[in-house]
Amino acid sequence: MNETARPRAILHVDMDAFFVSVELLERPELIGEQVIVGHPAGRSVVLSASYECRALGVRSAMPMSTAMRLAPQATVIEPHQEQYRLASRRIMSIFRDVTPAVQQLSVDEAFLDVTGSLRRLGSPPRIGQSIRDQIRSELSLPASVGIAKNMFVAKIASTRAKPDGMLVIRPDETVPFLHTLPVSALWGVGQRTGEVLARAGIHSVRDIAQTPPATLGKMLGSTGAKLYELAWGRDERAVEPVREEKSIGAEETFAEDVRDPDVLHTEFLRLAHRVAERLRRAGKLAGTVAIKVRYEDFRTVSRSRRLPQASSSAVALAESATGLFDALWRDGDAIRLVGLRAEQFSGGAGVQFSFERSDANWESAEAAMDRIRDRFADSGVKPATLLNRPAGGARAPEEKSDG
DNA sequence: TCTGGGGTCCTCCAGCGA
DNA sequence: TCTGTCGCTGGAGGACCC
Repeated sequence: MNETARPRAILHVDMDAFFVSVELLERPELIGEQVIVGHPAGRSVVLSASYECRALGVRSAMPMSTAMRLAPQATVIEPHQEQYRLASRRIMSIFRDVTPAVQQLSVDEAFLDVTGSLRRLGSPPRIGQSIRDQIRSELSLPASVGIAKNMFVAKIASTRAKPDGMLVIRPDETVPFLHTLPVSALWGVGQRTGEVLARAGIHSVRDIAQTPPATLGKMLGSTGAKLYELAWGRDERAVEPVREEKSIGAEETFAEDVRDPDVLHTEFLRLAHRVAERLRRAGKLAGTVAIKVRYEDFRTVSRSRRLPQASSSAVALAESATGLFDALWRDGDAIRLVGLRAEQFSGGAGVQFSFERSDANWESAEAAMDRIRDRFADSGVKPATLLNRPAGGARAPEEKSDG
């Protein structure tokens, strides 16, 4: 069929310094200034930085202390997640007016397959400009757009279009464009893979394209073959509007390292309640619980275990998590972070009480707490074991999601 | 410099049954 | 009956992304 031969038109839309841009709507006097969004104290990192800060070397995920050294004049703004979520919802709805084929990657970016909208809305650049104009007029926010024949190239194009720009890579321009880029531009090449490639003298996408796939495979396993395909601009993945969640987790970095196992048990219970509430809201039961423990030297270990029965009960999750943790614990350990993740989901809707499921009563009680919290946001409802226990994390108290 | 939090995907390895 | 092999599954953990 001709339909399969027609090149796809993929847009990647990425908001520019999204958190900072949203904050500037409330603080217009800071436009053009050095602005960082993040928690100013503790062990926090930069969530978003204005382009004026980026010019000084400040980057997302950089420790706040480093950022403040690079940009001591910067204004630091505490994040307001709810405002970002509201803006994000409006932006995604603008995308869905263009095409139902929208794959949201994060709060501030998405892929759009507009192949089916061309007849109705015009050429891909016209659609891209229209989206940018609409976001600008309705939300006063800047967005960058990359347009290409596939997702991978569209994503690179939007990165190169920043800030507040649009870049179109036509199919016949794809390979020459890619071959000007460093290997780090490829999806899947982070620090480790970059080091492996550099040791072999491979520094650019062109170098990868000129290396036999078998050689790349020896160095990187199956990743090698994928990188080779990407280096020639080949990426046939489809835009997937609905992607099912595969895990739900929560983690907490302590303001100071913790040496008391009782404190850590309490933290696992707190995390279990955060995760279990999200499981119940999603109508899912977890089959496996995984924990993550980061020590003072940043060494990180994870352990996981199947639950006797799939569950969305915080008590069941916490029991399993503390069991895994106790098997790891050695006197004298200093713990920097603990995390808990629920995996291996099965559907939870319509789960009935069962004598075989000993945690079902806990689930019912916890679901009742959910309903009270929904109705009375300030109720302070939480399990007795967490009452009067201060949270141990690095974040500011008002950012805590429980309690 | 000193590294958050929420995820996904992949590889390696061990255990197990055919 | 014993042993080796193969494929499957689950756990551990690394790498990566935003």
